[in-house]
Amino acid sequence: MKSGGPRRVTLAQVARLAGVSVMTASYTYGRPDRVSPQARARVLRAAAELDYPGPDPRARSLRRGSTLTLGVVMGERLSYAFEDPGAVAFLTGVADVCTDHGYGMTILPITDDADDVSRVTDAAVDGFIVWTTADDDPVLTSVRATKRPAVIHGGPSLAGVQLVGIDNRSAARSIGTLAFADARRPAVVSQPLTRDRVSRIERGLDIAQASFPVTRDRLTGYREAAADAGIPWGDVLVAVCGRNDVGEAQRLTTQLLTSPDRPDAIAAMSDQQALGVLRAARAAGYGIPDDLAVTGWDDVPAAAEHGLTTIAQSLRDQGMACAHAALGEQPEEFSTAWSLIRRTSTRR
Amino acid sequence: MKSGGPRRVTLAQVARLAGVSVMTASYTYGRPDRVSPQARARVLRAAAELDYPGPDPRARSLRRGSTLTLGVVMGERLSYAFEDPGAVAFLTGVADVCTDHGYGMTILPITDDADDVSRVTDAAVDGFIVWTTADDDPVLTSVRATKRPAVIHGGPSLAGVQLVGIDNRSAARSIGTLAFADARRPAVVSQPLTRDRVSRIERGLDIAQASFPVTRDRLTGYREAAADAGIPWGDVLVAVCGRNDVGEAQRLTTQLLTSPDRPDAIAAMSDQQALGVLRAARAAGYGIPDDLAVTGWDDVPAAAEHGLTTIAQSLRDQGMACAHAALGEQPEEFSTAWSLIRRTSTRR
DNA sequence: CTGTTAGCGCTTTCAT
DNA sequence: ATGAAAGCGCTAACAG
Repeated sequence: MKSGGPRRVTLAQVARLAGVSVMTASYTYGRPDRVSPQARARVLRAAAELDYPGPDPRARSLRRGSTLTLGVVMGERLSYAFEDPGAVAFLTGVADVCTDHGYGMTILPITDDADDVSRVTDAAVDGFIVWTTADDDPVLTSVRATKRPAVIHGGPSLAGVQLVGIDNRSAARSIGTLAFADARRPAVVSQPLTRDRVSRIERGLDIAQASFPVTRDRLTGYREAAADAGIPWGDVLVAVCGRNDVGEAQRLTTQLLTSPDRPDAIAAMSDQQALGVLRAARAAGYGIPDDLAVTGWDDVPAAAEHGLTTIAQSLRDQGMACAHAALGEQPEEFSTAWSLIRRTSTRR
Repeated sequence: MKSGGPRRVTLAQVARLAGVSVMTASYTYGRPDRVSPQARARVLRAAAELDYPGPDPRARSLRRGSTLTLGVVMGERLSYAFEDPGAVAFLTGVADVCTDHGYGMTILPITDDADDVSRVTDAAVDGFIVWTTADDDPVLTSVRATKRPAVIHGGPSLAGVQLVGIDNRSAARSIGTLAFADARRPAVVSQPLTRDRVSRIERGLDIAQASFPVTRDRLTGYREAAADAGIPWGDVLVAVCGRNDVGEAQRLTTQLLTSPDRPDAIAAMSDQQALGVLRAARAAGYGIPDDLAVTGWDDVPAAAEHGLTTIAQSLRDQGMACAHAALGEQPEEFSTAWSLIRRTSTRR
């Protein structure tokens, strides 16, 4: 970005032409009430004559000590984030609060390369909101190093940084119990375990290797639910998806359903994934829930349409809570609520 | 946003503690190659000791004259924008280019109240990208007043501001011809006409009253297509939706289909709307395309699934083109291409 | 209501 | 390789 063409017109020049002090000119823009109508008019006329573009926001933010902008750190390629209805709901919540406070919202895309650190450090924002990421994400360090207010959504939790999210383990155990009720061969369709996002199918997965805390907690909850149903974790098939979308889940589910010991219950980690599971099941001629019980997560509108048993949490509210926190407002005990929505895709 | 706690640590303090000049400290961060390893080490040690958060991006951007951020102006409540797959595709394109150039992307939500102007003026961004809006949107004036590079997507076209988009009139005429083929009572499901976004159903709509140029151009194209088919515009029912989504289109279509002279062909303005039309038609027991021909716009993935005849345009590419332009790169003759995708929802 | 002074924290010269 | 000076453009703080 080059500084376009002729030299920038400054407030000082406007003031000179208007025959007033710089402060009067400044007040004309920043605190119009502090200026007489005549002075104001002269300043505005001079500004028009000079084609003054208004006070430079960079200078302003330096002087004021605030940028009036919040930064949202999104891992993964942004394309994915926007395709994820959960992420979109979250962003909507953030945006609404920003709008109400006269703040802008800067999206900081993280690409897993070296300049992620500088991308965060250099961002002219007053505070950060970090969308769920992995324990070992270097961005977390950068964010904390800025000393600016920060909130993490989902996880990981980091000393000195506020965390907004639900108790994923409890919620997973709770919905897992429904998913695995009367099942012999339960399976899980999981979100990515690690930042490399490789997809694979595995039995008796080592949960500790998952570096996304949200995923880890949900797996743990599912394991507990399986145990409650008398099924050892070693017997549970886990299909790990590299992306959180319909297609990937459908693909892996198709594989699951054609394997010798095809599952009769699948707990997914998002409604998107669950929809993929349902598609695969339908294509394979499975009856829901008799042949296959399915559960989702998030309760997006499509979940109701498909009778999907799921966990309801308001990502939008969580986005709002994050924004409030990043704005330095003490949230009056923000409760991160979730609830179990029982529909027709499970046996109970 | 308050300046948190104790006084901010500055580069000068770091330099003093390290026993070097401010410039050496500055170089350590900005141009490490210009500094000896020893000096660098001492600066870094001092910085660590002082818990220096790194150079202040606000001061940096003032001095450098660039913020390394692009602003995207989105009309409507952001919630709507994110729910619109077209807008999301567009944003993805913008984001990808920003990322590649080490730029951030600031979303500037416009709410139609008085501070929209200041929201734009105050935005610390190097350039603006304006998502389709109405002729009379005051934001356009603000954007141009900043003198910073700007691009408008869709419309309106504004002297001195680059425009990226397709020829909506030609495209509409082209797909309208398919939609209205062999039809007796063609109708249009339209996007909003004006910024107040009222929805209504009207026959022989006065196209000139539409202040969204994109909508206006498409209506004009549909009128031409109707005329080509020998149907006067005065006979064409137009259902104007307040929002560009499935539900609204479904609701209005249901009304259309229960009216005495229910249409036998509907040209919509987005695939979202067309999906709503299809739902309403299905609910009313209409056969597609025999009882009702339907066309969409955008060619989102769902369009293919539903056999929807539609206009394909890459909103993502258009987002990329806008970003390039806003970054001041001369786009080597960006061609805004569209094509007609003929599927099974039309009679021809 | 208006003006003066004093920087915000950094980096671009241009020396050395 | 390092440093001194000079501001980027604006506004808080305090007079008048």
